[in-house]
Amino acid sequence: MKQTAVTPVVLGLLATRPLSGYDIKTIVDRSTRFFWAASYGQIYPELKRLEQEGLIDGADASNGNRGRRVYELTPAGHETLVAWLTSPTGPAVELRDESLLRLFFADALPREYALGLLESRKRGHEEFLEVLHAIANLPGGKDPDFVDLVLRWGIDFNEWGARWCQEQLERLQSEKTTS
Amino acid sequence: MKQTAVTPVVLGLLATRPLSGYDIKTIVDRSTRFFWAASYGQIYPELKRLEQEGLIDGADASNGNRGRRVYELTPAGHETLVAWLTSPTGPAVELRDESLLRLFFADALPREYALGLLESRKRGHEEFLEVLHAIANLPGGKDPDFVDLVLRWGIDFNEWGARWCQEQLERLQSEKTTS
DNA sequence: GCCACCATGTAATCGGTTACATGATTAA
DNA sequence: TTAATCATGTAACCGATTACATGGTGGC
Repeated sequence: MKQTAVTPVVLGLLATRPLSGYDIKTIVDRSTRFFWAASYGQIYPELKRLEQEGLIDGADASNGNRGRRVYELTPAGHETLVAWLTSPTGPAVELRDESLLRLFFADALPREYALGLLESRKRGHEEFLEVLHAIANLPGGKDPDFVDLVLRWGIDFNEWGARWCQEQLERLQSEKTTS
Repeated sequence: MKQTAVTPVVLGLLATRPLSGYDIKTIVDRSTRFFWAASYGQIYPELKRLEQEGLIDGADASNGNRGRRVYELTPAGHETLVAWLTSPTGPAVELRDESLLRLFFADALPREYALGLLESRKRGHEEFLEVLHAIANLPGGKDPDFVDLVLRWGIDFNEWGARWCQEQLERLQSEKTTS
């Protein structure tokens, strides 16, 4: 069976309740987007493909003249999801971190500016933290345990990241004055 | 001036010493690849482009019949690098984390398996840690401060990540027994 | 003589994002 | 009536990876 990047997202989201393509996009933009994005250009073709393969089942849910098609997971789809969830995993974390790349080359800069890069990385973490806190404080029922876990991860990671930057900033500054 | 994903890598690496395309690929695979990869298909065309723009300067360094061309940074190239380093930065960290995506959907699994995902994430961090420690213990002179800083980040991040998984594992297990 | 490594380069492919087209419904 | 949101869909574009082609050099 063919797997693209959105396959698990679609199957995973449909595991809890039936959704339309639009719904999926909306939910992704409010949740997984931070570590796994998805665009309409992937979602709609994928829904058709998965339906053809019998992993999801579409039903018309039009509202008057506005078309709407909601999909739900078939037993085969649920199996595929579980198989993916428990399949051997590749490298855990894959990141593409421009701020880290800048730091990596920061020796080319006067010390002051280089330390400035560390400071702005710290700020980046803090800003991200605000966004995540806003999401965490959103009204609505309590999230399932593991959805909540991932949000926690985001918050904890950014708190750790900001702290780390601060510590390194202090270390690099004290080293300079000591030498 | 046109910027691609490898532009800063090429300029940044050439800032310290002249290198060939092959050298750049080798260094990237041993360093930035963890957060910023680059392939030959990007590097060689980019070297030509940057030379045409006058940001780098190529010189023949053939060894007998084996061709080899090394590039060095021009003053204009150095300026461009510094400009990039100090330009306003977008979102700090961008990650694509499959293991996090699995966790996000782990509520679809029996508790035991879901916790297994957390454990394997922990293992992923530990394995990554070993790789990074091996790199840190490589012979060779001390790295420049900020190159060292980024390596430290990798180590600290994975240590934090493994610890976090362990803590959450304990929390989720105790919650289960308490309820 | 063979294998590992040095070294350059490109064509084909693939996957994803962007941008657009289209139109209905609802609340201000 | 107008703006925001709901809703589906695709074509064009872009950028990166993969895979291949080609060949020299050095050590065993």
